[in-house]
Amino acid sequence: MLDPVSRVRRFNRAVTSAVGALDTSFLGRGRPLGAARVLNAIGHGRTDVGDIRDYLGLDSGLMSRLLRSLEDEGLIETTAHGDDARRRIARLTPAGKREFNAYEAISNRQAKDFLSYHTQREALLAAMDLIASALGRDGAVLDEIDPRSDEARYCLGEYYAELARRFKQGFDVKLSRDPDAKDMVRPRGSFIVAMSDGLPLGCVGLKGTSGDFAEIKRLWVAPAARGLGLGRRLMDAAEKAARELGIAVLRLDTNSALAEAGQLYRRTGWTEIPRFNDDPYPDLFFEKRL
Amino acid sequence: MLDPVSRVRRFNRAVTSAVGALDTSFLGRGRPLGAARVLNAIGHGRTDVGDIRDYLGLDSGLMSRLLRSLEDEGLIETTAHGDDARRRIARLTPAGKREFNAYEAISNRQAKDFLSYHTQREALLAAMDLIASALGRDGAVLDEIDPRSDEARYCLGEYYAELARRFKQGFDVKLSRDPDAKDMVRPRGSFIVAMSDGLPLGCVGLKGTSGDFAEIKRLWVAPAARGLGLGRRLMDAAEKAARELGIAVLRLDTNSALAEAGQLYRRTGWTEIPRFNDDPYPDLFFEKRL
DNA sequence: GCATATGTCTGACTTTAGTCAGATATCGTT
DNA sequence: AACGATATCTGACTAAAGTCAGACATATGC
Repeated sequence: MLDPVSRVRRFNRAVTSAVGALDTSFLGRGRPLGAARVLNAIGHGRTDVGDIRDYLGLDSGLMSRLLRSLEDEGLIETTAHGDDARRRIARLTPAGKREFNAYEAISNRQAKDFLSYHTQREALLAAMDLIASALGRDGAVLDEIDPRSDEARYCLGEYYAELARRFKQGFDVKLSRDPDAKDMVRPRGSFIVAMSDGLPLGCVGLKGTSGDFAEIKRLWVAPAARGLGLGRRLMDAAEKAARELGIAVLRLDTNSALAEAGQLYRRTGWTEIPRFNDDPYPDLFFEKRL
Repeated sequence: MLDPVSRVRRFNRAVTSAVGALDTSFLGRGRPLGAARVLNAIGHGRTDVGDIRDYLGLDSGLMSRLLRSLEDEGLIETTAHGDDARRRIARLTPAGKREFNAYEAISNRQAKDFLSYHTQREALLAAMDLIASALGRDGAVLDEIDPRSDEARYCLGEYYAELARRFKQGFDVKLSRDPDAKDMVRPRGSFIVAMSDGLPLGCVGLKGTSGDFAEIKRLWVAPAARGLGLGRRLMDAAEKAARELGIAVLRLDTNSALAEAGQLYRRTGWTEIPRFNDDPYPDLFFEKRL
């Protein structure tokens, strides 16, 4: 009925008025929006004044005045940066912390109200993840983290769940050669996640082996983030880490049911090789010399 | 990893910055945002000044000044309303129409660019429909229309496609007793669609029969709009139309594969009756006395 | 016909946001 | 110590948005 462009514009209209409502709800605390935004940026951990200015896109004069007004209210304190006394850092006072919490409560309530109206909660959340990832398409940041951390565990859990859905015979981690976490920590290996505003969108593991090669394991991209080139970025980061660790040969195994993955490998310089392990799940094996 | 509230808030952040970008793109035509918004509201068919004021949430003084500035630019003309000379109606001049088209081109380009970045186009559009419908949950307007109109045809097409997906044996319209469009037009019957900002979100038909009852047919709610109570609103509207037409008994047939529909009927005063036709698809039959 | 309500407009005002040119202090480099 | 670069601040300004009281014309109910 509606063409794609009209559907995007219908979405824009709906969202514009919702965002407007969210903004005006912030006015209820008797502070102009600009000051409220700065206070919230500080509350969310941005302490460096220049950083806040860039994030909010403010002129330095305006920023300075907003900081002064928050200081006059007794909500923040500014001090010189330890390393560079030209830069200033801002912190919430106890009163500021209380005020920030009040803004947080408003945001949380609105989010909760929105969810509570709808019965298709999971579908709605998945749709929001998808759109937020698409809008912030350059926003995912790759971080090297411990494979035993919460973020890594979450990614691996999603990865295993997806394998279980896509393999005809299902998937049981215990039957697979689950890489030891220690093999994916420097200096033996590495584990990289893609984070977008707090949500992990993908991961990849570089697993050191006792042989003369390392393995790429657990490449996963969240459904909400597919088609954004994240898989490629993760693989590039893993290769970079491998080079840094002096690894000359990479191998990986995969399953032909994961067609996108196979395509990615072929397009990025991997060549198919014979089976090099006895894991029951993979049926395709690749190698790449760095 | 993230709790539902955090996921909604992540969405809000992503969307807020996107909306900001859309707003600033409107500034390129040398007109403040307020005036641009009024011009666009008029271009989209809102001619009544009071209506525009409510829609944009403007003070009457501010509204008046914005209208004046657009008039001075030669983009709009205002005249008194025919029925009530206190009210004013605003219309685009040819120059205003050109300017409006320029804004439309900006919006269309942005929507197109957004879509072109993403490979999961259909998933993205479905997600946008879902969220737009959820946000504008009170926004769907029920209209009585001709069952042969484009909107009605679209709804019926989606309805048949869904039956084909959900019935084990598939669905072929030709095998079903397809109601003649004439039976769903007053004074014999009625056809009602739920429209939300240009997108049809659901429909229901009231089909007059030669017997002493009328039938409810083609109750459908778009996947994007389920859980919002739209099915109930459509059924209520159909019953209201039936009462207006002096119909005392309603019947309908359905299939047990459509569980939500059966639940709705049972909850709203319908009672199960024996099969009253030989259509091959339905296996459940209901009646309601008005 | 009159009182009251309604829709729009005007004038006078305030607040918020944003801009720009210096002033000031500090840093890194030579 | 002197230099230019950098980070922030201050003052002086403008534009845009929003508020409010009252004016005016027109509609509605009695």
